[in-house]
Amino acid sequence: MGRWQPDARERLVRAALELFAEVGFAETTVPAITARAGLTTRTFFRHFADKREVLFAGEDDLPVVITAMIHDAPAHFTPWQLIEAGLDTVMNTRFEGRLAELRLRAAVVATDTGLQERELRKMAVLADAMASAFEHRGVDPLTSRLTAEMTASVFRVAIERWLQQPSDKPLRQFMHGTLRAMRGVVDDKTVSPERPGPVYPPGVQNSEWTTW
Amino acid sequence: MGRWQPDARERLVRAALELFAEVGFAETTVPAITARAGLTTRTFFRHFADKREVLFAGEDDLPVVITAMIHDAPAHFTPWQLIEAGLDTVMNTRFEGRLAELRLRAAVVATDTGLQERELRKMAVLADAMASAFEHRGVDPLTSRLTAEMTASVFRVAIERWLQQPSDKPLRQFMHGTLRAMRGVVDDKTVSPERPGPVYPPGVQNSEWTTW
DNA sequence: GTCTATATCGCGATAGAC
DNA sequence: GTCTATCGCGATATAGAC
Repeated sequence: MGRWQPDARERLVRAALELFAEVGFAETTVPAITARAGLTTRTFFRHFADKREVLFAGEDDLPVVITAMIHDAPAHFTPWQLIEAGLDTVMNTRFEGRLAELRLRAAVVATDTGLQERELRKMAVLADAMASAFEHRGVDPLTSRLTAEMTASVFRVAIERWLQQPSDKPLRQFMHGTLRAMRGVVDDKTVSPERPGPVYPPGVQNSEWTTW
Repeated sequence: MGRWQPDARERLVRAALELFAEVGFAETTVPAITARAGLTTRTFFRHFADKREVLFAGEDDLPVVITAMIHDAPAHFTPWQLIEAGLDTVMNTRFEGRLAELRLRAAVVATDTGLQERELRKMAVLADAMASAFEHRGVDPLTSRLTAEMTASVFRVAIERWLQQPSDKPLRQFMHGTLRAMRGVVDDKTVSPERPGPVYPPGVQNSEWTTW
């Protein structure tokens, strides 16, 4: 035991979350957070690069974890097969069961564009990690990148729908539905059964129907 | 002519871009920008919400333009057909020919995470607009959202590759290649010709090969 | 820990356009 | 006159330097 409580970081996180919920993110000042945690302003910035980071303190290991997963997957998997197979595991081990907590967090993030931007960067970092991991498997750069981007999209959309649902169905269901729908988008017979014409109507590129 | 030069905003943009190029984005202070433009600091913030916005002043109409395009497309188009047909037009009218300018801008954005985050939000806003536009056409919300996200990904990746190429091939080629590759990801016979097993190996969901 | 720069914003005054 | 853009001053908070 030292002169200081050893759990400064946790106290800061807790104090910050409380204040964000009570008065809002923008209205919460860093001095207010540290006051509640019994620390100085300087200490806050020693633990977090900026005010937003308190909300992004955990989960920062997802890129590493997913990189390892991609690395360890059987060599014969195509990137997309790998994603379809692996997403479940990530969901189950990292998100399932945290519905209430994550709903609260999402509500805070929704109130501030700065937080939304940070959230977007988090996903972008994750996508970058996945793309690199695919490349290390010998997948060509373009396919690597696109698979990573699409995975990030599925991830984001599925979690969003999971959090927004009125009930509390498991994340797994949203993930599967989202994956299926994404396949459908490109197939696009799944989407529009009454599809009438050719896949790429000739002449349409010449902006016959565009507005500018 | 009034007491003030009427082109305050343009002068601010020009001064800011010059300084970003000369000393870097982070090192450029708002007072320095306004000094060069012959205005006060306060005036800067009346025109731009924050220092980053100077780099995002144009192109803010893309969401509106693309929304109109989706709205006006022939009713029988599926979302994905619509995207494949429409992307060309957007590229040709808004990006083609601006290679040097956009390369410079990308170089600045690459130096600062704040700018990168802003760029991500720009794409997110665009994706939101596209998703809404699809819904207005009667497309179900999930398909709308996923098509929008995938389009944003194609957009982002194609432009990135266009800017990074050593030569100056037209954006169109990168766009087509990227679209084709994205179809290939989900098909995934395009990606891995030597694909050996079933699309979804049984039992694999039980994390036999994952690392956590 | 302390000190400080600088981003950001609120408020009131002002100058000219219509 | 009313409206709009700018100015000038000042306050606060974030964030970084020392």
